[in-house]
Amino acid sequence: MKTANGLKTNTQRQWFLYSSISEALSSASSSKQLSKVHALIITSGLNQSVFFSGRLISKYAHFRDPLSSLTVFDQVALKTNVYQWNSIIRALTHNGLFSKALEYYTTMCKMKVLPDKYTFPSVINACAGLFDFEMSNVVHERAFEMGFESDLYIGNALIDMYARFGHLDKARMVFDEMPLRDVISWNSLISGYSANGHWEEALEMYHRLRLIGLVLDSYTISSVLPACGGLVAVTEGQTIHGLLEKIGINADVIVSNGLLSMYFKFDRLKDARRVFDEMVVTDSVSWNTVICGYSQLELYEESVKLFMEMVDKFTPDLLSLTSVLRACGHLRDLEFGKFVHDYIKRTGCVCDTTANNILIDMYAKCGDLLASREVFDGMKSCDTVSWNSLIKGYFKSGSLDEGMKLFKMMKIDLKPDFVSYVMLLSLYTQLSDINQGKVIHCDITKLGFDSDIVVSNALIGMYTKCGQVDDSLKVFENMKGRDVVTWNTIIASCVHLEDFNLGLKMINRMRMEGLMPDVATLLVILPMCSSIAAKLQGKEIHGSVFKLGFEAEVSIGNALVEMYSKCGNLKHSLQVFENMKNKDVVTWTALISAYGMYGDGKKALGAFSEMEASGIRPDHVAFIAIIFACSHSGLVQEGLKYFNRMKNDYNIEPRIEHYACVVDLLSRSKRLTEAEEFIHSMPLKPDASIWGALLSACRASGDIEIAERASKRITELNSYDVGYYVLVSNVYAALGKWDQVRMIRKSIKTRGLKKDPGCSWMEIQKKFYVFGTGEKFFEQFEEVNKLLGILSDLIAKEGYIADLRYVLHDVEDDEKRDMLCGHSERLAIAFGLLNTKPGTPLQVMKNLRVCGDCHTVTKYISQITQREILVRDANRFHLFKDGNCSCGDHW
DNA sequence: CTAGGGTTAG
Repeated sequence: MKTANGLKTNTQRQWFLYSSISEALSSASSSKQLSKVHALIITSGLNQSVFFSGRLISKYAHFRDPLSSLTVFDQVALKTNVYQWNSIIRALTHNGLFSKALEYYTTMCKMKVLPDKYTFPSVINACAGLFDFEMSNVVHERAFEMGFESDLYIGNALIDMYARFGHLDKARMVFDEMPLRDVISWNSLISGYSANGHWEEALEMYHRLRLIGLVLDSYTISSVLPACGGLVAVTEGQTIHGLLEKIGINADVIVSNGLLSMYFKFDRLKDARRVFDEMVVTDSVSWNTVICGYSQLELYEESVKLFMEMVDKFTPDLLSLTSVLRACGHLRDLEFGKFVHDYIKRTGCVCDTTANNILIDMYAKCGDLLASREVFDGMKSCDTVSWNSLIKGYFKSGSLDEGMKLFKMMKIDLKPDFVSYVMLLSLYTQLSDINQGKVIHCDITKLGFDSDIVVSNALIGMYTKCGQVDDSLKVFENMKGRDVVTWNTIIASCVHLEDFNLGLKMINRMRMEGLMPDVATLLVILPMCSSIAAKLQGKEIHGSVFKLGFEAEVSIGNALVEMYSKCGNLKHSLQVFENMKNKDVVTWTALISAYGMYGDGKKALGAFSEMEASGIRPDHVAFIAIIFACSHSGLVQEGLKYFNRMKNDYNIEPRIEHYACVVDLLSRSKRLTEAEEFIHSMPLKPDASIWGALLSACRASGDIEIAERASKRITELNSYDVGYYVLVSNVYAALGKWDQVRMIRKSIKTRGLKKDPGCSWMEIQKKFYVFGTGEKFFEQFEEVNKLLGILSDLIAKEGYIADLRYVLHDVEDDEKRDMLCGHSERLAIAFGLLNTKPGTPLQVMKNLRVCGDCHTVTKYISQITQREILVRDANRFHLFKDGNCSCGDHW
């Protein structure tokens, strides 16, 4: 400029000024620099220039300074130029000031400035941002009237707007009618479908786009990845992942974030982790996605660890904070949860409804309901999730009344949703409250929530738990769609009903409907095999565990250990145990129980010590198992030692089950007086299980006085468990007190209870044979009866005398002898002897305890037939061999 | 491109 002065004409000088200002405008890289240029424009008297003011407005908008944009616009006197209007409307829209943008558009129209094709995209964006349907219609019509219906940019904006409104049909219509489309048109539609959960359509459009051969960009990919995730389209997702390398957009943060999210939706931790580790640049979204993903996979500790790592690099935002809060809830880490909450408050971060809901849930899960309530009460607007979370918290902490009170309050504020009802059903399931459950079922039907799968699943579960399996089946059959949980629940119902045939049928139906069993399915089926000792089915399921890839699941391993041991195959059980890489307290408990059932108390004790040495803390179930094992091996001192250890070493308060185990331990070893003293010294009120344990032992040892006292106590307790009445009745029968027997039978009837009929069963060459007590209608009945007669004579010669106390009916002694011969386990054993080759070991299962007389008889039979006979009764295994039993008479 | 409450199993 120095040298130019004087040499140039005015016009030349003017041109020079224009071009240098123009250049300065272009190169300004901040709002501050821009305001300097702005000042220069004003001093040069060029602020009315249409050319500069428009560019200033846009440039200010670019630097997120819409106020300066407005200042420039307001200083422009000449407001008839559409370029100025377009600039300001675009500037406002760009900065999210949508209503202001629409205001300016309206003013523009009032001032009779005719919009052009550049006006509409911004105005449409503003309508989209405001969700202003009315205005959107007006604007769309106007653009159409002005003949812009085939404009690419307007079309793209319209697609985007309708997609945001969720009006995918309209978006699709605009798209279909466009004569010319670019990749943005496709992206807008695909992302619209994706964002609204129309995943199939999103993928379909993506495929069409691929066919056309238009070049994709990172936006296309980040729109289609959620669709793959949503559909769990693993192969598709991997193909797209592979494609990224080829088209060279694999380094894009947004794309990588999409991949991360997708792999987490596939539950593919390894793939997600690989994407994350290979990312050169990460942003807070990447970290949030990973933290959240770990949380969803229930890897909460990892999730918190990642959060800690993230904090070094990025300031955590609301999403990171809530993700880690969620983990705190699951980890029951109240302290850290509080710390994060404090951090949120300290940094002035404003929680939205979702974040507050997570806080409510976190505090509720940690049992701090006061804090939950405080968050709830401080919320400006609550939704159903807020209410549900709080109510669930009260239910879980046992404050049922408070929870119900809140539920009633909730109904005044807003409508409970299906989750609220699922929660109520779950509550009544736990309480086994069929009456309240039925009331809720009525409400559910009225409100139409019964069409929801989850609700139906909860209903099935509720009816099953309350023993109304018929109603479970009714709900089940009426369902239109069923998911894995439905099948798991209904199979569990069959197990509950002990209708194993129906259970197996259901498993087949599940297969027919094409549903793959999940871990929970196997966790339902395996115990079913355990309880009926279905060795072969159990083995088959063990095979499918590998096929389904569940072999690393600890819970599956635990169920297998139990299955093999309960099916009489201790060897396989131990094998599974040894092969398990990860063992938890349940695994060890299964092993201890297995040894206990086989009467190997020493090995059970060894296993318990090994468990402790491996650093696993026994829980109350482990103590039940070890005391049970001691009891069944006559290890009284050891049993008592462990009973004391649970409180002293592990601070576990003994429950009624533990006291029952100790009573069993003492009385099984004929220390009845001690057992009775123990009952009187216990801090809990003895229930039927306690007196029952004492009474069963009295029956075996014949202590009349204690038996009568225990019987009286049980009768007083008015238990609804039929087993105890039967026990009492059996004791009176053994004593010959038939009047009492009749009285007990009557009270069983008046209570509407039904006696569990005794039965035994065995598997011979893949077929199950079931024998009821005194049953006469089975094949080979004559032969079985004849064999039992021969055996009776043979064992009598060996010194056997029938123990008639085990006959529960008031009949003549001869008839009593016959009745003993009709005991189901004897029928099964005789049947087994007849139908297997000499020397073959027999295995018999029985649903109740083996009676004393059968126990003696089986010992004799094992000797004279030279057979190993393995009998599983309700409690344990008895291995009869050469006239002895493995239980050492501690049964 | 990232977030919340619910059902089965133990």
